[in-house]
Parts: sequence; C-alpha cells; structure tokens
Amino acid sequence: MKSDYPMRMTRQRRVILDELRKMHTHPTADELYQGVRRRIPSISLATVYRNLKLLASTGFITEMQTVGAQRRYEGNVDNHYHLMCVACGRVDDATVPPDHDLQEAVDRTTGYKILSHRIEFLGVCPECSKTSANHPSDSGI
Amino acid sequence: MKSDYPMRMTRQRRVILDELRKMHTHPTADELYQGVRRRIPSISLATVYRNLKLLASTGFITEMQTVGAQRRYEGNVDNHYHLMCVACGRVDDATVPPDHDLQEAVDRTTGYKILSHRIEFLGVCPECSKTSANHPSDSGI
DNA sequence: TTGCCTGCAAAGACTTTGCAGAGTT
DNA sequence: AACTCTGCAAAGTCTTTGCAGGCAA
Repeated sequence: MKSDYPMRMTRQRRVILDELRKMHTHPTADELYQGVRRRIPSISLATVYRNLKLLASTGFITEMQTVGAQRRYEGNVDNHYHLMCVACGRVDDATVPPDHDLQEAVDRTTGYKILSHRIEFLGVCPECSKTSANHPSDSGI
Repeated sequence: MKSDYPMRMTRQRRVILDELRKMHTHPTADELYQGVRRRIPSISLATVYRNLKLLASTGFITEMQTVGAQRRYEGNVDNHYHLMCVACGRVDDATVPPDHDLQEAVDRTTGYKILSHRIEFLGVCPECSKTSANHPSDSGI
C-alpha cells in the first residue's frame, strides 16, 4: 500500500492537504471535498479519495477507521485519542496523553506483538449537553 | 433505531444468535452468513443483516465498528477491549480489564459527558509472528 | 519529454429496503 | 387471526478503478 514513486505536489494535492490541516473536524472524504471545491470547483470526488489514500499511506495525514462505515481523515498525525459525540457525530481530539504502559502490559500478556493502539471515548459533547436532548439515539458500543 | 414491537424468536434469528455466540472470531455479516447457511441453506444475507442489526439494537450482541469499512459482530456483550492483527485481520478479545479511571479522567477534563470508551490494540498475532512475515502491510493509525 | 495525475463515468463492496408470501404468537 | 419476519431483488451509500488527456518535474 506504500508507493515507491515520487509524489508530485499537484494543486489538487496541495489544496486537499491544506484544507484538511485547517479543518479540525476530522472530516469525511465528502466533507473535505465540499471544502476543497470552493477553491477548485472542477475537482472530482475521486481525486479527493485518491489523494487521501496516498497522503495517508505516506504519513502526511491520518486515516481514522471508526464509527459507522464512513471513514474520517485528519491532518494531525501525532498519536492521540478521540472523543466522539453520540448525539451529533462530531469528533474531537482527546487531551490525555497516550498510555504506553497500557500498551506494554497488553503486549506482555497477550501473545500479540502490539504496535499501537487507539482509544475512542463516546459521549455527549458540550454543545449537545446544552441543547436539551439528552437522548443519544444510536451509537456503536 | 430501537424497536417497540415484540421480537419473535424465529428459527433464523435463533440460529444467527447461536452461531455468533459459538464463533469467537468477531465475524463480519458475510462470514456469519456462511456459517448460518450450513444450518439453514435457504437463508438470505439480507435476513442476516436485518437480524444482526435488530439483535444489536436490543443488546443481545455487539456491533463493532472498526478496521476498514466492514462491520464485525460479537456475541460477547461485556465491556472489553480488542486486539487486531494488522497482518491477517483477525480480532481477539483483550484480557486487560476496562479502565474506568481513564474514562473518568477524560470526563472531568474535556467537557464531554463520557458514556463509554473502546480500545483497539493493533499488532501482530501469535500465528503471524511465527509465520515469517514481519511485514505488516497496511493498518489504520 | 516522461509518466504520474486528473476528471469522468462505470464498477465494486457492503448494507439497506420494498414487496408479497410465510410463520410465530 | 394479527402482525412480524423472510427471501428475493433492487436500490443505496461509500469507495475504487479504467481510460484518455493534462501537467509537474
């Protein structure tokens, strides 16, 4: 999945990367596409998908694989955890630092050679807590 | 997404639930379908999907939403973490207990009202560690 | 100039849904 | 008998891919 050929910095690529880094909303491919289109109206969704995949495989961005079927992307490649609102679906970065001890403990006790781990905290975001509805409808576990 | 009408225990439903509980492999809908078909050859994949969704919404099973776009299901509804092999894709349950303190810490410091959390440890399973290839090709984060 | 990149459209993978008949309670 | 459930097929959603021309290096 990693490529050997040199990656050209086309306008589409640059704008996609730039927009993603500006957004802190962990957008889906389509959400990012909407943003990029404001700067390059003729860009196609396929190009966005292709570039997200390439940028992720080369480590420029991170491809999240969580909640629901739709993938989300983020420009922040540092290791960190995520907060997800079960009411509105938004995703934020968690502020707690990565727990290396936990990872090591699992590595020692499971037979798996653990390379990394990810944590998602599911809850209700500040906005949604305010807004009446304390009735989170559907979440994953 | 939760239904109000009574859930009938049809043969299809019973077998789907039974097979899922017997499998400890966290199967996808299609994998489970293959297993169920051995007992009910005429069952349709749509029925499997419908029942998995219903069973998950009523708390009989757990719908995992992780790795790649394809959903996985499990009969174990207790709160626990997962181990995923980046080489072969298999998923196991982790043995470490849920960390309530971590969850509370995030709850106190983020503004989110945290309801639950999930952790996935990514690594190489015992099988794949043995089998030459220490070249995990693609993973998430 | 080379050959990676792009837009377009079509194909793919996975999941959901409409319908009419079947089965559970 | 009442009403949910099923199988089938079609539709839907998200993502990938083939192709011919375009553009970065």
